[in-house]
Amino acid sequence: MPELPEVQTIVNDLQPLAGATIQRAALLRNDILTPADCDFCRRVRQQRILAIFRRAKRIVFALEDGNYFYIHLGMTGRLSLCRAHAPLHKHTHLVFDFGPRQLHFTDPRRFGGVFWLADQLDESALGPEPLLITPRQLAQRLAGTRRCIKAALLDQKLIAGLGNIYVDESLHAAKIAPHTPAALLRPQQVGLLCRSIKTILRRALNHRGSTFSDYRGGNGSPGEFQRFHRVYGRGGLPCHRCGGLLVKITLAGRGTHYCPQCQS
DNA sequence: GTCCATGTTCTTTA
DNA sequence: CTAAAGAACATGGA
Repeated sequence: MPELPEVQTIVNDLQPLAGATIQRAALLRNDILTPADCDFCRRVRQQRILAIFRRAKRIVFALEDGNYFYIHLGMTGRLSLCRAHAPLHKHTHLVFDFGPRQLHFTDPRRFGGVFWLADQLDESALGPEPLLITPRQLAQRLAGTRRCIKAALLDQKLIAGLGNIYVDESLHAAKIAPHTPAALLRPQQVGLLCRSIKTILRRALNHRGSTFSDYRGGNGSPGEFQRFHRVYGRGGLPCHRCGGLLVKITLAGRGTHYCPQCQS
C-alpha cells in the first residue's frame, strides 16, 4: 500500500506533532509490536517527540531521551491525527494521547507494526533512498544481481522506498521491460531509469501519493496520483505513449503492468 | 466459494 | 555457503 510518496505525505501531515509530548500510549493488541517485550507504552510515556521523519517506508519517531521507534504501514496501515477521544476504528491497535489530540495506528491486515529501535537507527536492511541515489550507485547495485529489474527494484536492500506501483510506473517511463535482467541494462538505460524514478516520485509527492484502496494521508485525505498512473491498474487498456495494449502479468510474485510494444 | 490486493520475512530450492 | 524463488502472514472487497 503505502510506498515512498504516501509515507512521506503522512510524515508531512504529522509535523504538527513534532515537539509535542506523548502523555500516554495505549497498545490495544501486542502482536503488532517488535520486540514484543520492549515495554513500549512505559518507555514513550511523557516523552517529547523531537522529530518525525521518513526513512524508506518507515515513519521514524525520535524521542527526547535519545531513543527511536518506527511505524511501518505494511499494506493497509494508517496513521490518523484526530481529536481526543475520537471513536476507535475496529482495527485500531495503538493510540497516542497528546492532550487535545490523538494519533491512531490502524491496520486491518496487520502486515505493518511498531518497531522499537532503542538508541540506534538500524540501517542494515535498507538500501539508498531513491530520491538521492546516483546513476553510478544504481548501476553498481544492479550489476551485482542476476534477478530481473522488476524484482531488483522491489528489493529494499538494493534501493529502499519503491513498491509495486512506482516500480511499474518507473519502468514504463524509462521504456524498460520488467523481465529484463537487471545486470544487462546499459549505462544509458540505468541513467534514464534513475531519472524516471525521481521524476515519478516527485510528481506523486505533489499529488499526495496514490490511493488505490486503503491509503489515506495523516489528515485522512486520499492521494490523487492514481489518476496519473500510466500502467499500474491499466492492463488491457491502450498505452498513452504508443497506443499498444498494456498487459498485466505476474513477475517476482507481484502483479506487473507494462507495455510490450514500447518497453523493451 | 474464488481470486486479488500499494509489503515483508521466513522457508525452500537451486 | 549464497542467491533467488515461493509460501506465509490476516483481512476485506470484487
